[in-house]
Amino acid sequence: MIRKRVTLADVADRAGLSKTTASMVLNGRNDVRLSPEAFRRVLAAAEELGYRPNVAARSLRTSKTATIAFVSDIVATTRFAGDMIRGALDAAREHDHVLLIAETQGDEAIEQQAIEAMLDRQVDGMIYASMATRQLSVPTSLLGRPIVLLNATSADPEQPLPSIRPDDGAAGYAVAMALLRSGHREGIVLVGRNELKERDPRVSLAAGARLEGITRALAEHGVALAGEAFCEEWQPEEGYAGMRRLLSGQSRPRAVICLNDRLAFGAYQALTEAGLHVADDVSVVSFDDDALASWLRPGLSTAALPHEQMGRAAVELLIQPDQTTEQRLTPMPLITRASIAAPSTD
Amino acid sequence: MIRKRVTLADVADRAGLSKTTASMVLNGRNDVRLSPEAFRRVLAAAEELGYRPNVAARSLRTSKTATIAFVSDIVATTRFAGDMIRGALDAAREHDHVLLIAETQGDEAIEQQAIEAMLDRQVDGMIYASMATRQLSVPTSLLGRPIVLLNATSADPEQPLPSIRPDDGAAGYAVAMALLRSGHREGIVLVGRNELKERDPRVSLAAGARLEGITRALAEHGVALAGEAFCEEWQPEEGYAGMRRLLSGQSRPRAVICLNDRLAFGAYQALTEAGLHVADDVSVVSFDDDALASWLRPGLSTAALPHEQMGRAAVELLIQPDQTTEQRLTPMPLITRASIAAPSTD
DNA sequence: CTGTTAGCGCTTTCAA
DNA sequence: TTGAAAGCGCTAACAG
Repeated sequence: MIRKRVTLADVADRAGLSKTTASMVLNGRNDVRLSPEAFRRVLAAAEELGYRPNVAARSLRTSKTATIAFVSDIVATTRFAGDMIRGALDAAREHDHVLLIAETQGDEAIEQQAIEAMLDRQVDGMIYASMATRQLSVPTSLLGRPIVLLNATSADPEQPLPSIRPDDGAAGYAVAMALLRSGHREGIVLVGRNELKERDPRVSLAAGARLEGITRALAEHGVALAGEAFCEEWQPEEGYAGMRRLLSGQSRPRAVICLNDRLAFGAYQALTEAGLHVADDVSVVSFDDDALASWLRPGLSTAALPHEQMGRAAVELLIQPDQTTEQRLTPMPLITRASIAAPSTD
Repeated sequence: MIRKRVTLADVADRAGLSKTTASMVLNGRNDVRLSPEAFRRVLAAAEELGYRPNVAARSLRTSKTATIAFVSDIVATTRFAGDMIRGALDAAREHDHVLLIAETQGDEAIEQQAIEAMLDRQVDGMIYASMATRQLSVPTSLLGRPIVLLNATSADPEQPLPSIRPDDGAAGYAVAMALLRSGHREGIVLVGRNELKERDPRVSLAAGARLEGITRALAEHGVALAGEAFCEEWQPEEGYAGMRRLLSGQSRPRAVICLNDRLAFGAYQALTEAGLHVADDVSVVSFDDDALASWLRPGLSTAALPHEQMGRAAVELLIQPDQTTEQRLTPMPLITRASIAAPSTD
């Protein structure tokens, strides 16, 4: 049977003091001076009874719930969502907060319902997360409240909102540099061009930034791409098809930059099928650090999406006392595995 | 600026009625009869003012929060966790509930902290989820409260708790039958034997059940396994190594059952490297329906973990009025792709 | 059919 | 240094 919950009044009784005193001791208020004796007695009583404050009751007075809403468009599809949530969860725990989660599935009605459910529960603030790095408009019902955009930025220039996203531009540069440093100059091809993703910030902020970083690095070294494959979706099948197209050209590619790991997975399949060995014959480098990257043979070098850190940062930005409109770019570390080698001399 | 929240008192004022009446109308109480006029006026007032009840205040009276705790050991690592959460989220939304999430990382101190944080917030019940299907002991602080075990069962026979897990036994049978039905009799090998997983229910309930289903199907058809590979972890690398060992035997395997998709991924790599074609030369079948399964070429036939359904069922079991101790097994549908073919006649 | 009143558990004036 | 009392927003007895 569940014993009735111990209340502050119980603790006060046991300590032979008033609720006021008990409350002050337990909240460690240092603006009033309590006698050491009172302090001791309250603490002892709370300990013995196993007192835990009722957050609902407290929040009724303070309108603070130590609860944060995490609203995202899609949680399931990828492992990345989990990483963001995990980071947020860790940070929340460290600050004695708790996460209320909702998923909108990109449906406005569901989103509205979810937001209301969260607001009804008096959350202290909201993390609004997107699975694809992109610009978005936050529902007006959220404006004026503490909010942090995660893996997204605000589409409204009038209304800058604090945001956290990966530094895809720097990652693009680093990825291209990794090939250049290994001596690649000729036969560098790109898999995953996609004008829609590159041009429409509401679809993706990653594609354009990655491409920009890559082209900047190549340009600085006077190197031109030897080929490009368009991919409508960044999925393995498209990477496979794209790579096959590039392999059917007159001169064989020597290095492949894939715009994400799933494309790279497809590219590996096409290369293997063509009898080519990754690294020995063709270097491959990519973005995301999907779990896949470490499973491929040889392991795929890739710029890692720092999703866990981003989730953590979102909570920290939200909790901190002074509001900012910081637009934070989180670095994407290049994970070096065996897929890059110096160009073969055949 | 955030306008002050509209309260029930505001609505009552506007409607020219008492809080009681307003409350009754808004909660659709049919035990008392309200005048249609009062009904109309309250509803109109609430609508105009955009009234939303304060859940904290309500729960102080009713000790119901319409909030469910979802506590799991690990959320991030796999996509599956996301699927369970998504299912739970969907069901919760449909029932106007909301999910409070915590992750224990298998650490008892963190777990205790998480549980307290949830109880402090007066959650109506708890879903206690495990990433690996296994037996576990729930912390005593949770006993006597509404709880559903997700992807797990209670290790304590004295204390049966409602639980939901996949029907791995039936899946094992179905997977083996898929090969048998395609005409395979000779050269069927198994990748992923693991005594620890098979024997210790606190490590895994899946391994033993899958194996049992497989051997039952084979025995019924008088077929014996032609080989087995032990794998300490069910990861691609181990699948690769295990498959290589089996390929080095005197007679070539004709069909491979992998105990999960990651092992199958490794097995594909080993087969390809050996110059064998999946399906044409060697059939492969597996368990989980990881995203990988559809990305492989040819697509991998596999018994799908119904994680989304399980998450959904957990919420429904928890919310329903009458407590049960149902031990629910959720079917694992066999997803048929191109990795199975009739044995080659070479 | 509707209103008055009390009280859920807590924090916070204000007074002693 | 401590306590009494009010009140956060809501629901539920109990009257009327």
